[in-house]
Amino acid sequence: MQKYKKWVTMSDVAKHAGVGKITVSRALRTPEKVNAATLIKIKKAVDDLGYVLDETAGALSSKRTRTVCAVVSTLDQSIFSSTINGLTDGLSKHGMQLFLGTANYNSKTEETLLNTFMGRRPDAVVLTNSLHTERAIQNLITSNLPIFELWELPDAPLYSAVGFSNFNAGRDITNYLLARKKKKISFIRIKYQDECRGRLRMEGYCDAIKGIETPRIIELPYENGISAAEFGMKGLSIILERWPNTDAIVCANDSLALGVWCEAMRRGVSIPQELSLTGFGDFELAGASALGLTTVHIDGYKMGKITADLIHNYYNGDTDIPKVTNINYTIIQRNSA
Amino acid sequence: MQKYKKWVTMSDVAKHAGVGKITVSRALRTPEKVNAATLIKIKKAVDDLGYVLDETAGALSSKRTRTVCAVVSTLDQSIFSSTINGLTDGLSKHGMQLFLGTANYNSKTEETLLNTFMGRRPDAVVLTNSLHTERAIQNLITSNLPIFELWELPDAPLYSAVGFSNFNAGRDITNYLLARKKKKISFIRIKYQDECRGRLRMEGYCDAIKGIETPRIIELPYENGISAAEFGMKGLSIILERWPNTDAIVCANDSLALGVWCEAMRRGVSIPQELSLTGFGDFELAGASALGLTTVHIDGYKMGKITADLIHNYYNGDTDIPKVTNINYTIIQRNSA
DNA sequence: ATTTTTTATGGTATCGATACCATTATAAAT
DNA sequence: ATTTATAATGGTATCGATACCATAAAAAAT
Repeated sequence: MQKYKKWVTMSDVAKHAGVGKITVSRALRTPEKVNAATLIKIKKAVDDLGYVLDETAGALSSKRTRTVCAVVSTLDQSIFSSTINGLTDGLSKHGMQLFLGTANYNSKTEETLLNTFMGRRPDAVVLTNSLHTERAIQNLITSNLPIFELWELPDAPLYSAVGFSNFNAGRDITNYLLARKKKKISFIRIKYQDECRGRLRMEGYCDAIKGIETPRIIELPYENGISAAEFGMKGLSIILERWPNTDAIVCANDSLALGVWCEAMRRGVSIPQELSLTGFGDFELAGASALGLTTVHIDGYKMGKITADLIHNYYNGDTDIPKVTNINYTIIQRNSA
Repeated sequence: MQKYKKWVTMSDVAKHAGVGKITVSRALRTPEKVNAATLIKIKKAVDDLGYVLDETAGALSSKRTRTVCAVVSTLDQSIFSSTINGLTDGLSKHGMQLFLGTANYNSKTEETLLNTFMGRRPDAVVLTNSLHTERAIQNLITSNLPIFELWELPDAPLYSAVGFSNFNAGRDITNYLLARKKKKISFIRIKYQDECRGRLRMEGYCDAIKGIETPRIIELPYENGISAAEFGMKGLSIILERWPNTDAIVCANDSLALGVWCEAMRRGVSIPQELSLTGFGDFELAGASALGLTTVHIDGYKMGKITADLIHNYYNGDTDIPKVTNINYTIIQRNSA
């Protein structure tokens, strides 16, 4: 079967323009090294023939695929969407493209995904999962590729990390509530299989509240098919039953907080009068006027963009890529707390 | 600069296993054509050396990149996330990977994105945007690639469409309300630049209501940085002001409906007693108990999966790929209507 | 005027796999 | 016993670009 199209090649363009094909290659990759008049001839030939450079062939000879493989934890909640947008925008500015896969907070899935991705010979790997299997780590290290871990600042990054301290964020948002005279503060999170960032936020919460009150923590084990908001609703019910005098709730993410908010509405619990509520992430809904969720803003787009630029720098001779880039976070005060 | 790793090649594996390298190739691609004993030797050599097949080189000789380029309209709302999940899952089952880009409901962006994607020589193209520029269409056609358009059933698909009728869905959900004795039914949608599916749902609404009531339509022009839910809140305010006797609202998507719901809660308008509400898409939050949004369920995962399978079939000699695959939709009755 | 440097271009080998054809050994058919 | 079919394997050319080296012409330096 010969289903493929017979693409125009660089030689075709070279012939049509009356130059050598290596000059065409230069005209497209490094136009500044080609005479202006020649450039125009070649540009015309490219247009005439509708030529599109074959990155596939270029990759083989240059050993640079201009490709990045990203494994994100999930796409379902829009947590990582802005990160991906930042990445693709940043990469495409440098002529690179993104292979995307999702690991669903499962480090074993991440491992197999990374394995198949290695067959694509990416120039870099981006991970949003926090935990990796021993084998995956081993393979990543021996690959000798620049690995970028996002959404945290690990003590020992595999290569480079772009993120923020989830611990500090959890601590600070709790302190925010303490400063507003809240005392009976609960914390809700979902326990995913191989996820540790919610736990870090929780530890931050514990650290803030330490010596003031005993922690009131609800950890709900993840179940497939149940939305984060649903967990939030369930969480509030449990909290109100177990600790009726709760005056504030710290949620490990905004979707949870939304669920808490909905359930509170349904029960006629007024926010923030009777109950203060904070989220995490500042997802698109958080700012909506009727909701007005006080939350921790994370600039996902920036994280992606910075990572893309670091990758570009790495391949442009920058020898000291920072091991850690802290993009920080901001507490956004709205109506809910 | 020689930053790249010296990867193990197929020849290395062949030498180590004491066979020809073409046998190694076969062992990995079509193991059924290789003797069982030889297979074991090769598998061992692969493990010993940690070999990962270089798809980049394979692509060049076979003229099959095992790559699909997808341009989705947006990642921000999670509308397309399950579609992408279905796609990546389905593709990886067949050893293919996905290049992802977002067009933000802008057909010009889609065009440039497609142009750079063509340099990757994908085996297929997947689009969720409904409108394309004239040039993009021309380029897609001359590329001779199988093009898959998702989330609608166009009259004349470029190659193949996998989706459902937005018109019918809009009509049916309106009829659902009419059957429940609702008469004063409003419709809300966001007007994106190059989007027509919300409009199709609206036309379905008009068709259903035709001859019964005059349509009450709110079309809010999209503004950057404002969430769909925010538009929903605004929408409800406008509706209640303009048509105070409204007894039901059809939203062009669930995020809008969530906004309407929040705003109704804030105003003390009870749902469904005073106001019936329907959404579209059945996003993860819709089923949450406190919300319980009656909506139109779209099986995005299935859409992606089917598309992946069609692509696989296409390259396995299936000569009649359906021009149109209707995955249909289901109205999910919950509390809101 | 001569040497050196810079600019612009081209030729050939090569990246690492698969396609295509050829070959051998073995099993099945006559 | 001979022919034919099948299974298993290998050799060589090739995909379409870039790397590396070489060359010629023009500009700058001596």
